[in-house]
Amino acid sequence: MGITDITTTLKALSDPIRRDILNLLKKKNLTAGEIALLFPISKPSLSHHFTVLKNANLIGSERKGQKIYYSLNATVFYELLNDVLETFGEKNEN
Amino acid sequence: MGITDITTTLKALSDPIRRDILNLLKKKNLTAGEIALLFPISKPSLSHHFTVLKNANLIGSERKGQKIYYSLNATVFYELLNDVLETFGEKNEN
DNA sequence: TTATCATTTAGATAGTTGGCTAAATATCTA
DNA sequence: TAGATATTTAGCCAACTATCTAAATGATAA
Repeated sequence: MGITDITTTLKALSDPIRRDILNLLKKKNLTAGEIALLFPISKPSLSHHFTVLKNANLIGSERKGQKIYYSLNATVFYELLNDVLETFGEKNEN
Repeated sequence: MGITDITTTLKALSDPIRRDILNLLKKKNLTAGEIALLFPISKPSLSHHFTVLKNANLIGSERKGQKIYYSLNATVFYELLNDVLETFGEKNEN
């Protein structure tokens, strides 16, 4: 918890489709199927992206009946921003 | 100028060696050779990383005689932070 | 239990990445 | 010009990534 490695996070974020997914989830939790309607790639490919985002702790998932709802985990963003700021911010002396 | 695409920047940042290079450059401009002394990979491999960082506008380079000095381009960090904040920050409504 | 719907897992493949060695380029000095 | 130094480019390869289709899993409904 909270120990999401920055490389994993940045790799997850460095794909436009995954950033788009996160953006959608910012507004509203969505099922895999709802998300799939909005992208021009296959459901299995999207499922792979969900896995990457989950491994980076950027999203969470909860099954409700047949559907799985995905939600944004905003915390990890702020951890990332903190890390990047700490690492590259002006006042940092390591 | 200023139109560094966020995917390129994040991809460049998502490698620990490249982040280490940026960290070193935060303190002091360094030549390719000086940087090479600090990493356990070959000079050509490092040169490849310099290219990635340059393409992402994260570093600049200036030849002085035989040596090439690399320097951090802090601007792109703040552009990135802005972009990420704009995209994922709480108040954003896209 | 059979069918159906939602999603993931498995397996294949094309493209990208990051490493290497060897060769090329650029600069300085003798 | 020749030799030495600094760095990059070229070419190769193994590992990883993103995509696909087909098959498997999980859950609901008839």
